[in-house]
Order: sequence, then C-alpha cells, then structure tokens
Amino acid sequence: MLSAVQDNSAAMAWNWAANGQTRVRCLEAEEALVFEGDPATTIYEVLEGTLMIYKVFQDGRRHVILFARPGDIIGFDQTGVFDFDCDALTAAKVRVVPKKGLLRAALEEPGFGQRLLEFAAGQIATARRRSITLGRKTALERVATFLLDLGERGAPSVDRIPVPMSRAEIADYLGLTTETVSRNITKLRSMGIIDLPGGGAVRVRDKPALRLLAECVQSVHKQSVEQQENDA
Amino acid sequence: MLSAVQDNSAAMAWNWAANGQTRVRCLEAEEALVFEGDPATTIYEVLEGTLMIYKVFQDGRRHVILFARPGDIIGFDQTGVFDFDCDALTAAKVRVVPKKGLLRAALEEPGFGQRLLEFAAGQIATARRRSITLGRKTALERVATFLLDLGERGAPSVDRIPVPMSRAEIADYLGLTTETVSRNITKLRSMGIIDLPGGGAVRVRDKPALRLLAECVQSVHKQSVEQQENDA
DNA sequence: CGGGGCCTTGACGGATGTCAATCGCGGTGG
DNA sequence: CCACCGCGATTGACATCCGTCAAGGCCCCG
Repeated sequence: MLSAVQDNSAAMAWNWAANGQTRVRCLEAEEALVFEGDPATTIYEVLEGTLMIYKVFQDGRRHVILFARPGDIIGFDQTGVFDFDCDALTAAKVRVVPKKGLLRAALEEPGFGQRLLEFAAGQIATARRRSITLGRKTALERVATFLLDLGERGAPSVDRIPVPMSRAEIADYLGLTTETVSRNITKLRSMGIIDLPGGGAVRVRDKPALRLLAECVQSVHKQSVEQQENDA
Repeated sequence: MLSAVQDNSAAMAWNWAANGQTRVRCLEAEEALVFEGDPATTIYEVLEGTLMIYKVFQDGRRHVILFARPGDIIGFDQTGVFDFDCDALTAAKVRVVPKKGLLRAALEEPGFGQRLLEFAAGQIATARRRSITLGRKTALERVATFLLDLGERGAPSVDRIPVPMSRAEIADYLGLTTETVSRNITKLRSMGIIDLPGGGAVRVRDKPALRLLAECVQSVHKQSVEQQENDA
C-alpha cells in the first residue's frame, strides 16, 4: 500500500548517493549476495529481481526476514557484520554502496538525509505490520496478506502476479510450513478468491475479499468457512 | 536510569532537538497517550515509565507492537494519522516533540541527523528480530526471549527485574494467550531458570540457560524437557 | 477479614505441524 | 515429438502444541 511510494523515494535517494562512486553487481538465480558474518561495510540497493533475506537457526529452522524487490535496500540496519544471509531468487542486479559514502552523502545533502529518514520510517512501519501478521493472524489470513502485498508491490498486472518464491520460502516467511501454505492457497482457490494459472503465478479474482481476510474481518472469514462446510 | 547504549544515543539526540521548543507530558498508570486516528504531528520520547503501543482488530484480537521504555521514541514511523493506540502502563513522562521541529533539527544539525539514522537502523534491526521471535519460536522460547530482553533493557538489578505488564499484555506481545504465557513462566521456574519473588518481578537464576532457550538451541530444550519428565 | 481481579492450573478441542504418498509440471533425452 | 524423470506442490492421515473454557488460588487492597 504505502510501499510503492516509499520505494520510489528511496530509489531516488540512492541515485543521489551513487554519484559515480558505486558499482552494480549482477547475480544469477540462486546466487548468494551476503553470508552471515560478512563485514557490514556495504549496503545494497536492489535494482532488478527478487532477493531473500533470511536467517537459519542452529537446529535448522529458517526464517525469511523479507523478500527484497527493486527499490528495497539491504543492510541498512546492519552494524559490524551481517547477521543474516541473502540470496537472489531470480536473476538480479544490485547497486553496491560503501557505507562510508552513504553517511557522508547523508550529512552533506540535507534532502538526501531526509529521504533516508523517510525510508527508514517506512521500513519500521513495514516491520511492525509484519509483527502483527506473524503474531496474531491465522494461516489463511497470513497467506492472504502475503498475496495482497505481492500484488501491490510492483506486479506488472493484477491478473498475473508472478510468485518467484517456492512454497517453502513463503512458509518460512509467514511462520508456517510448506503444507499449510499449500493447503491455504488451495482454500483461497476453492473460495473463488484466486486462480492458479500456473507458471509460478497467481491471479487475484476477488481483491476485496482477499483484503477482508488480510485485515482479519472475522465475519467474512466465518461466512466462507460455513460456505465451504455446506459445500462438503 | 537510561538503559542500553542505543537508547543513550537516541536520548542525546533528542535533547539536542529539544532546545527549549518542546514540553513534557506526565501520565498516570493506565492513561492513554495516543489513540488510533490522532493526527501524527507529534513524536514522543519516553523519559520515565513504561508504555505500550498496540493495535486492536475489529474482531477484538489485540497485538502489542512494543513496550516503550525510557529512551524509546513513539511515532517516528507514523505518517498522516497514528495507526495504533498507546497507553501508559505505569506512571510515565514523555517529551512532546513537534514533527516539524524534528525534521528541521535533523537537517540543520549533521550530528543529530546521523544519530537519528542510527536510531532508525536500530529500530529496524529490533523489529526484524521480533519477526523471528513471532515467526519461528515456540511459546517457551518466546517467553525466554521476552524475559531476557526485559532484563537487558535497563533493569536496576539482575536479581529483581520488574515486570510492569500483565500476563495478558505479555501474551498479546508474544502472539500467545494468557494461559500459555503463565504455563511457560511456571515451566521456567520449575526448570530452575527463574524465580518469582512476587510483587510483579522476576529473578533470573540461570541467564545462560535462558539465553540458550531464547536462541533456539534445540539440544538444551530437549535436555530440559527430558529432565522434567524424569522428575515427574 | 473480605472481595475482586489477576494468575495459575486442569481438561479438552482445534489449528497447524509432521510424516508419507501421490500428483503434475517442466526439462531432458531418445 | 513423445516418453521418461525428478522435484516441487498437493493431499491425506495422524500427532502435537497451543488455544479455549472453566475452576480454583493467590495477592493486593480496601
């Protein structure tokens, strides 16, 4: 919702920072950009593609912190060394910005500093919305929230939202399992809210319904469940 | 009674911003500071006490976004109108900072702007750690994480950490229920990791064990469970 | 000493996780 | 061009953790 606007301003800000002092790195699908423990001396702005920032626990549990898309910035919050891994999900391009240069630009360019602050504020707001999703929403509501976000963050067409991540990656992003994600996507389909045209894409047929689910409007949820039960 | 390093720098920054242009508001326990929908023209720095930022869904579910303590800033990420409620849990004092003044100070004072960016980065990192807690940790691990954080954020003594919030508030912060929080606090006590001296306080007897739980080191978890089973 | 609210504990149910089998699609080689 | 293969997605059966409902206890305060 807000993200589109914020992303633009962030991208503009970074173009100012670039100023001929940065370079671009191209990644293939599956390629790693950052390993946990790397010195956090650089920051990356995503120019193309989708990346995944995640953390793996000692016992194998994985949590996807966020899927980064063009306009997003990776590593802004890191100090010392990176405390996460980051891989490209698709072929991708990122601008590599030395952290030193960033700070200097922020200090020298008042307008840039302000944009950076706005970007940071947006990131904080996004992260807090995410804590609501993970803390208080049901599996169905989480999946609805995820698909809605995906559709509102620069999808080329409402009728065909590319989903560049696997069910397992979605699950680790939403705090669920592959099976639960799959079951609830199926459920949304059987509720007539989405279509699965294949080819790793989703089509939203009833966006208002999806939004009601994502916003936890209980009545709608109940209705749909009852309807399903009647069908059975 | 300023707490962590991060908090200090933030507080310093805000003192600069103050510059005689801000006022302080005192709140009693239970008193509301912000209602959802209030115009987001001011930002608050917590000077004393503990406050709670939260959101209530249409169907009654509540999610506590964060417990704010001295040094924390409320509303930095808000644009337009506040999208959350905020109450004082204890008697509290907050500095009231007009947003306009904030931006001007950030632009005019390079050092201040940098501190503000560092503060924002810290908030983002904190919010993301929280997404890990909510997304991938068990109830016991969440409670351990919560108590550890509480002890590391400006407790006067390790032996007596005040817990100014109710079980229900902790539950809504951790994405659990009152009963589950209670059961797991009891469990930590029966594991010998904490004590409950009463008076709304906790004493940590085995911080390393608490940390291992909070960091999801599965082996320790298993051991403790087995030990419990043997005791029974 | 009594009351009320919060906390704790117990019994039970349900949503999600786990384990396992099958499906289906896309790629590959004949 | 078609058949085969392999991996991710889906579906099913069952287990588990946490939520729900309910009762009782404890603490604090009047």
